Amino acid sequence: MITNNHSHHSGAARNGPPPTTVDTLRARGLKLTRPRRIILDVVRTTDAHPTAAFVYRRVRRRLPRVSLATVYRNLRLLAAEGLLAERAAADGMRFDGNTGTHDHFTCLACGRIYDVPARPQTAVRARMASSTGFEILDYRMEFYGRCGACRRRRGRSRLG
Amino acid sequence: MITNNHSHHSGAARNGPPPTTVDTLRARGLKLTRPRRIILDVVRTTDAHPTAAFVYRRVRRRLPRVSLATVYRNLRLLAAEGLLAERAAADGMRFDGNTGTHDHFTCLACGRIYDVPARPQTAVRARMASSTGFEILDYRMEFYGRCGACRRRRGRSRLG
DNA sequence: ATAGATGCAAACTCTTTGCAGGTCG
DNA sequence: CGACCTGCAAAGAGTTTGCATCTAT
Repeated sequence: MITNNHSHHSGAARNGPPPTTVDTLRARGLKLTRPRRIILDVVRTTDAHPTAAFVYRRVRRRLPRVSLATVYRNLRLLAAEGLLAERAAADGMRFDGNTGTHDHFTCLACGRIYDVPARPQTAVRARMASSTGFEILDYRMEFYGRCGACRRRRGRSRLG
Repeated sequence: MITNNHSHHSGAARNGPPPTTVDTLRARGLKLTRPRRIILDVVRTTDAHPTAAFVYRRVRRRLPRVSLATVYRNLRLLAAEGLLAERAAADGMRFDGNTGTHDHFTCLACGRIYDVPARPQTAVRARMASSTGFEILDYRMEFYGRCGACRRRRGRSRLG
């Protein structure tokens, strides 16, 4: 479900493998340090759009001396390099190892954000662009409601 | 573009006007004080999904002694009463006087969020619900890109 | 060797809260 | 009058930054 390479429509990959994570970083003079690699790995192997605090806790299991500042710095850097996506939520920024196009479902009871497969909406996009004068670079659907787990233990949700 | 009444599908409005803002508040033992009325008015007459700080500045023009705490308290309270909508953004919470269903366009260069008319996607919604087991309470499309103004003064945007 | 990265602690921004006094109905 | 609300100041939560030290290449 999670890809290891992010070619970013590089010109031609006729020969040899597509650029790896290391290549992407090296090309900009950035190093793939131990903390950085583990942080990226944690985000990519977590499904629930983790917060920085969550990533910190998980990384510390493998690298006990890591600092929260390093986690923040790397999450921001990796997002800037396009290796992961970031997104604002009520309780802070959340990160996503899935950089492909996809929609979201946010559970209003537990706050979890789920990925759902995206449906291309080319027509919608074109109509939007021409009627507003906006340059549309990306789009997605956002669903809000209650996930299966929260529906079962109904009663103690934030919802009326 | 902005409605003054928010009836919230009340049973029957056969006779007499639909509940006003004052009614909605009174029904819960809440008062419509001067700060509260002005805060609501500012959000409703602003198009750009203002932050709390923006609302504070605007309210202070009409009520110089108002405190930021009062602005925050009221924004939260009014959102809880359904009189306005709130939404997380990278620079903090943003508020919206338009509580009806509508889509959003976020300008990645200036951070402004624009409302765009919503398109009902009943089929999409039903399919989502049945294939995931999620209870869908609301949904919208989120577009990202550059607004007209930012396209013109190109170069100093946050975008590559 | 050296540009870049890390850990630590302090600083910053946004938001919430305790409390004494003021206000709406 | 009494419940609700306000201003002020202090506290909280999440995130960023300065700096000396360390490390990947």
